[in-house]
Order: sequence, then structure tokens, then C-alpha cells
Amino acid sequence: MLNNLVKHLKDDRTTEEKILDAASMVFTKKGFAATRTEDIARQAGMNRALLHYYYRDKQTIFNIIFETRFSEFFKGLFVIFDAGNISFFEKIRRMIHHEINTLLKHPDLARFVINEIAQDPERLLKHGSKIGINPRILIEAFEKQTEEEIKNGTIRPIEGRMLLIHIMSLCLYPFVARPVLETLMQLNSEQFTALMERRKEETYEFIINSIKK
Amino acid sequence: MLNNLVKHLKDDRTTEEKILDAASMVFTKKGFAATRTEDIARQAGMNRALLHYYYRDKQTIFNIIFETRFSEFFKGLFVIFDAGNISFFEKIRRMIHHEINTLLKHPDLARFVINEIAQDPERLLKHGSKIGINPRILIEAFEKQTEEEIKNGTIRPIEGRMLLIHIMSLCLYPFVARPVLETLMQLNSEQFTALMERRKEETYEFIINSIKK
DNA sequence: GTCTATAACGTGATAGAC
DNA sequence: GTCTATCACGTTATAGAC
Repeated sequence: MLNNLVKHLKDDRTTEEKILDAASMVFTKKGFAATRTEDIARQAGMNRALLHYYYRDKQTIFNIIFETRFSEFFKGLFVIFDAGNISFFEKIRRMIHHEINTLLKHPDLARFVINEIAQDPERLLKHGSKIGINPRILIEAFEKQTEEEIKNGTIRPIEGRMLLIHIMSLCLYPFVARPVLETLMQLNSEQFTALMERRKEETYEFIINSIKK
Repeated sequence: MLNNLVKHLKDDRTTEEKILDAASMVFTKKGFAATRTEDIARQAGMNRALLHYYYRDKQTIFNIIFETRFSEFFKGLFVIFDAGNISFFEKIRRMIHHEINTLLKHPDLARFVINEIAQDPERLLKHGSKIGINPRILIEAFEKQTEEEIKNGTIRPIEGRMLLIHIMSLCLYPFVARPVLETLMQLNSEQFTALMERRKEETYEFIINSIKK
């Protein structure tokens, strides 16, 4: 961790690492179609030829980046739902914090993954299975537990998948639409971050307020 | 209206209209960078040369389309907030219905507008002022009214802009991430539409449940 | 006004010097 | 391993026939 930081400062990253770091940045920001290999090369401090020396072509680099980012986007939620002795409310709270923390660390991640899936929906299941992630399991687990909570009388009746969409919407949309929000609400980057930090607990309270009996 | 429908069936649209209809479809689905003028021409049932006869270049066509779609995306909310004798709750209810209805009619609209703004945030204010839309006014009006409602004791304390982000998130995210949701929840297009139809009132209740005192 | 043919350009990919 | 130069190709844009 500290090692990584030092590496970065000295920039004794290998050339492969420089390429992938640069590619991740540019692809995530602009998407596959709008990205020029020249952008990646410049960002990595080298020329295009070197990209092709290490990786066959643009698509190859993109696939590596997409797989990584895809997994960053979806993983973690599973850890939370595998956790045993935790209340439903606490699981929701951790999901919210996890999602917002992830997106605070990785700007543009949500928009990137959603867009590239929109361009080719098959990628979702293809890449998902490749990295051993099946988000459908999460959905089923969530639906099942929602039903149980309703039966136990801890929450009012609500469809599990609907509640899950509520949670995801509240966490992800502000980051997907970040440039729109920043412009309309006249927020700079720091102010946006501060708003999202506050938003973690507020979102949790907003949801619980609505569903608890 | 009916006239438009008949026009469409007979397809006695002018060539300009055919081009713009086709461009709107392709640009909205794929975005500027991934769109090929060949795609637009084929969709419009003609060849590329004719596009250039009517419009100088790809960028010109895009600007026209973006302006139209941008205004579809933002207008309407203002009508609702200008409406006089309507309660705060009812305004929220109409906002939700308006947003979801709009996006049910125009798939990919939200993702398109958000993405193109993300690629060039200045477009938001530039195009906004060009068509006489200043969404900041909506935000201010919403914040002001939220404060009043809190003062009146109809809702619990909440920051106006935070509540507005909640509402927009709940309405827009499912459409932005539609391909992800459809794949993960194994919904076809009709099932997704049905889910969103139900979602209108459920979203309203979810919000009111949370904020009302 | 609409087409075919082609020019002009940008971008991705490769060859070869160092 | 890294660079410069260049090729190959796809896409946009234009010229000119009909």
C-alpha cells in the first residue's frame, strides 16, 4: 500500500503498468469509442508504438481495463451479503457506504461500466462469469431477505427488487450524473465530495425512514 | 399529432426530417463518438452524400439533435414548478410521473444527455441558455419551497438539494442503467416497462413515507 | 435532389533504426 | 525496449454525373 505510493512517486512502475494506468484513466473518462490510443500514450508518457509492443491492439487493452473496472464495480457487495450476524438494516447501511466510498475513490467508474454495457449488454454476463461474479445471486439473496423482514414485521411490505433499485439509484445516480449536478448546483470537486460524504448517512436514514415499521 | 402519425405511416416526411429522425435515433443510442454517418444514412434510407447536402457535417447534425434532446430532458419540470395552487407533495408526485413518463417514451434519453454533458460540461449552460432553460432556477425554487414546508411542519428537516437529488436519482437511474437492470433481473423490454409503470406510485410513496412528519 | 466515385483526413497498427 | 517513419484502413467530406 505504502509501497504502491512510493512506487508512484518515484514512478518506477513498469512500462506495462504505466500503459494500463493511463488506459484506465482515459478509457474510464471517455469510453472506448472516443478514446484515441494517442491519448493513452501521451498520458503514459510514451508513444503509440510502445502500446502495440506490449499489447496487440486497442481492443486488447480495453478488455483488460474493462474487466478490472467491472469487477471493482460489482465486487464488495457480495462480501456484505455473505456477512452472517448482521441485521438487514446494517447490511443496507454497509451497502450504501461501500458504494459511495467506491465511487468517491473512482470517479466515472459507474458511468463507464454502465455505458460500455449499454453498448454491448452481453459483456455483462460474459465478463461477469469470467471473474467469477454472478450479481444475480446478490439479487436473489436480497429479495429473499426482504421477504423475511416483511414476515418478521421489521419493515413494511415492499418488493425486494424494487427496494434494491431504490438503494442503487440513490447511491449511483449522483456519480453517474456528477458533471450535471456539479454544473447545476455550482459545486466544485471538493464541494461535491463533501456533499457525497454527508449523503452516506442521509441516504441510509432516508431509506430506513421509509421502510421501517 | 394525428397528422404526424399519418405522415409517418406514409413516410412523406421531408428528407431533412428523415435525416434528423435517423440521427436522433442513432446518436441517442450510441453517442457522438461511436456513431458513423453511414449508420445515420442507412437508418434514414439514403446515402451519406445526402446528409452533407442538407447539413454541413456530422457535428452540425449532432448539435441540432443534442439541443432537441437536451430540452426534452429538462423542460416540463418547469411547468410543474410554475403551477400555482398545488401542494408540495403533489408537485413531487407530478415530477416523478413526468420524469418516468418521459423516459418511458424516450429510451436512452437520460444516458445520452448525461454522457454528452460529461464529455463537455460547458454544453450544459451553453445549450441551456440557447433554448431559454436555466435549470438552476428550478433548483432554487425547490430549495425555497422545501424550507417553507419544513417551517410549516409538513415534512421533517432535510436539505432541499439533497431531497431533489433523491428524487432525480430514483426516477432517472433505472433508465440510465436499464441494460444492466434488464440483464441482471432477467427482464425483457415489456417487463421493464411494466416495472417502471408500477414504480411511479411506489417511488412517490417511498419518498413521502420518508419525509412526511 | 440524389446518386457514385473519390478525395482528404484521422486513427490504428507495423517496420525498422537505434 | 523505445523511438521515428510509414503503411493500411475506416470514416468524413466533397466533386461531379444524372
